[in-house]
Amino acid sequence: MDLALPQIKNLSIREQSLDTLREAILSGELKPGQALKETDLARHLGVSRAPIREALRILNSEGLVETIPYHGTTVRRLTKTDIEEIYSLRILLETYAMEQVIEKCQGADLQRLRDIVDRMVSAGDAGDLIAVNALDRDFHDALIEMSGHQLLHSMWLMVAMKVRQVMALVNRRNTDLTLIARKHLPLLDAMEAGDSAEAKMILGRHIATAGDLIAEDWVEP
Amino acid sequence: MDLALPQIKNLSIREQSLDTLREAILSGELKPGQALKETDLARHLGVSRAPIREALRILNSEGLVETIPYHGTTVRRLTKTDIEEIYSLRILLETYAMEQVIEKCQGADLQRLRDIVDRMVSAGDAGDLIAVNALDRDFHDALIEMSGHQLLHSMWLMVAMKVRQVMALVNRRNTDLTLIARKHLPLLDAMEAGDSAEAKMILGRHIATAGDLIAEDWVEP
DNA sequence: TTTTAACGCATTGTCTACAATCTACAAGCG
DNA sequence: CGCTTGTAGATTGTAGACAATGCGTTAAAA
Repeated sequence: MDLALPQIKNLSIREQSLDTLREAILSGELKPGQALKETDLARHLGVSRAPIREALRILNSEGLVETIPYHGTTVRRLTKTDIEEIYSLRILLETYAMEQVIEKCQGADLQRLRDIVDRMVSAGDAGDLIAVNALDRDFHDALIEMSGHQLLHSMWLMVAMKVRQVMALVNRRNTDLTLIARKHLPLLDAMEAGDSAEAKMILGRHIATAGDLIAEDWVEP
Repeated sequence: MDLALPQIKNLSIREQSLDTLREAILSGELKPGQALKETDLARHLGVSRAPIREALRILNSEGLVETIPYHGTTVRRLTKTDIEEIYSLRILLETYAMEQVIEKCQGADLQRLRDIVDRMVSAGDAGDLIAVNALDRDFHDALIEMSGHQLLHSMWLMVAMKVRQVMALVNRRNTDLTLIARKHLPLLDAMEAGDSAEAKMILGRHIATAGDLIAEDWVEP
């Protein structure tokens, strides 16, 4: 039985609804402030309200939606302060993860990160913006994973979700394609050199500038 | 109308169930690995399964329980690694919060913390272990709140919950009453002096030693 | 005109019944 | 005897109906 059949995943309606709604929020399809009426959602997805409600409770504790009793659930609004908090926490979590990675992977296992950056640079040169963004996410996700800190990872996922949402909502005029990719090179160098302080500095500034650019002209609806 | 009547809170059954279950888990009444059968919970609380299920979904995304589809929900087990992760993240979050507080409250608004520590010392001298623990929680909670970082606060709440659970599960032979309370004094001094590095060092060691003591002889059932 | 009370509508909250799925054990077949 | 397959019981997953609550509107009274 070495047949490599694809795993059949029997996801519950709740999970499917959850994934669908979460993706819609993170992609900006569902905009902050928008009302999420259980009946409507159930009808649109062709299911009953029960699994929808459970999905909404999960989204609520993930901080993506807000529920007022007997009034309704809405996509959580994002203030300028929220943006600043998201990015400051992202810096905190990622620099910590990187510190751990540097300690553990003494110049060795960083090949995984190197591969991602290489592909990112290629994609940047080719002008493939989507690929650059995907690989950028991969890079930071790999960084967290490599720390081997599960709780840190779960916390980071929450922040990363909000980052995705913010990126989707802002009028992306980011443009500088190859620049973003190549910015990761000195970071990797510092990591391989085991220079934790320098690496933290670079990563911190890297994320902070990205956050500042977005927070700068953030307009709340 | 300056009557200070207690707010009447009409909490939904879901919220009441959630609070009850969460409290039971954090207090150690519901032990790790224990099965949480929806029907049983519903019967015991005198409600239907629907609100119970929603509460369980929330507890799941808070990381307090684990659900296997069509199999059941159990209180999440805590490994030694979990303990270490919990305390390392606690250090990360609290030292960051403290750094922010030191920057903002230049020697001024630290009175709130000072009050808590004073009362903690008194309770310690009086041998009131319960009060010391409550005030210790107050202290660290106040520290986070004073950072004014809401996202940080919500993340910290998750970690703090797990800390509570761990503390409740371990065979507390902690004893050294007054010592715990007085340990906060040099921390406050450093904060008031604006010595961020020193304060971080003290707080870090403070939490780390507490965590090590527990992780040291953690036995998994 | 202003205030207040009552009502209707929309939405969420809860309950009950039924369907889908899992585990374990027993029956059938080589 | 060993393996596969079917069946039973328990538990979770879903659906639909009903109850509770909040808000806006309307109508009545001061």
